[in-house]
Amino acid sequence: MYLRYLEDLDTRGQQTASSDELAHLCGTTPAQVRKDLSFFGSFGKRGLGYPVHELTAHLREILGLEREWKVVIVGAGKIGAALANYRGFRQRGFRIVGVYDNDPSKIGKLWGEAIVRDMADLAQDIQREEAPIAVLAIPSDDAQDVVDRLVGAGIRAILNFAPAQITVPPHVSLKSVNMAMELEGLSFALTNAMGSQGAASTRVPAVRIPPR
Amino acid sequence: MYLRYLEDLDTRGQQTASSDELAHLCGTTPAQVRKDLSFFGSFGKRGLGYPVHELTAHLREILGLEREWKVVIVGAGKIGAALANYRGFRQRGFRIVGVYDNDPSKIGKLWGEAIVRDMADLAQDIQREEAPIAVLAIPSDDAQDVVDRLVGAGIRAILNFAPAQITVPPHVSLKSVNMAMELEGLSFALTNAMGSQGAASTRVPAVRIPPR
DNA sequence: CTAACTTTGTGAAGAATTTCACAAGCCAAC
DNA sequence: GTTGGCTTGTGAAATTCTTCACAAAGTTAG
Repeated sequence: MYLRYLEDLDTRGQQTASSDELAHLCGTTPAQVRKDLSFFGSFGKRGLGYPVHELTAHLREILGLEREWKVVIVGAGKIGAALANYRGFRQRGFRIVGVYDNDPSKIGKLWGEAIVRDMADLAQDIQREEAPIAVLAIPSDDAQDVVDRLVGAGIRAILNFAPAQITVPPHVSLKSVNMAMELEGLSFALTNAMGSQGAASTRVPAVRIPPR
Repeated sequence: MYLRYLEDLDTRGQQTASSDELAHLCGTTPAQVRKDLSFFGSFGKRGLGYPVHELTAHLREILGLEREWKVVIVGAGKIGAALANYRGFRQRGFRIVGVYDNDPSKIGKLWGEAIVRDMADLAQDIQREEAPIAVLAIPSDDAQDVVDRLVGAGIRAILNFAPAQITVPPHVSLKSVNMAMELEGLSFALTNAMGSQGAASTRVPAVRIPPR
């Protein structure tokens, strides 16, 4: 989040930003900003604030965004299509090196800059291409099966759009985006007439996933 | 999350579930499950566990999912298309009553069960249809403008897929899904060789958005 | 009906996170 | 170079969240 705003400021040519300014942009507090950033190092100059361009570079480094990441998209349905054509990925250094489906009528078609390939080749392609990240956009029922194959092929991270709970071994990173669940969160917010950012009359703690 | 698993259990005809079982399913702890549920009421039976079907109903009620919510989709691009055809929304009680775009070549086309309408009509349609929720799937540059119009038309919640930071007045609920940002989270996880669920050698606290 | 076993709900303890508050450092102006 | 005005970085305090642990309550078996 900080990176996003810092890039904005950098584009506009702003030289420095104070924790106060960043806090205001991000909807948090100055103390929070300073603590967060100090977690990774001491980037600011007292009396001045944080050097925007330099801090941007630091954060990109910290997030591992200086390199290019190869990504495969699994599932050439509507969501897969939207993702394959989403320019934001490429802009942020994520290169889509393959799209996979098991529907013969889709295999061979050109999608964005990748050709839809047969899911049967998924495992060997991942190993050959060394794509560490997979984006999952397939029906829920197949999700865990495909995940297991991805894991077997040595995938290291999965971004899951299937509304299914899937499990992965500890060395694989997993993030799930569940659009219906996001809407249900809004439903709760509306039902309880809370404010904009989740601050609420009914304050609901987030659930922490404990280390195994 | 609890609701999701409880519905699964209910479908399979399971009568009761202990906090231990729910914790296992959800990847949390029994104490956490009990505290979470007790926040909303006392639903369990000692010695037995939680009545699956009943608790499901309670949670639906709490989340405001007993009613149908009308939703408009703004932006008939790739992402809008994927969302309009996403069956999960309808299944969960969110009915798409309109898709909007300002591209004349798209207006009038049938999408899913809605017709693409002119964005110029957005405000009056929202007021007439009384759709409280909008899903935003448009380019970032236009996002804040459209949000302002939505807010002006009386929208009460927005699910934003544009990778832009938008602001809304306090009475409007806002959730943003930023797919590039999710991938960046995975990049960080990979760069720092952390485990699956975010438990990590580098433990990064989540940022809380404080009440205004 | 009793005994042995389960499981919830919840105060209290323990951890983690956020906020406070201020010394230390940096800049600008004189 | 010294003063005044900002702003960071960070211990310590305050707050929030999670875990512990156990009484209370329900269940099952005999």
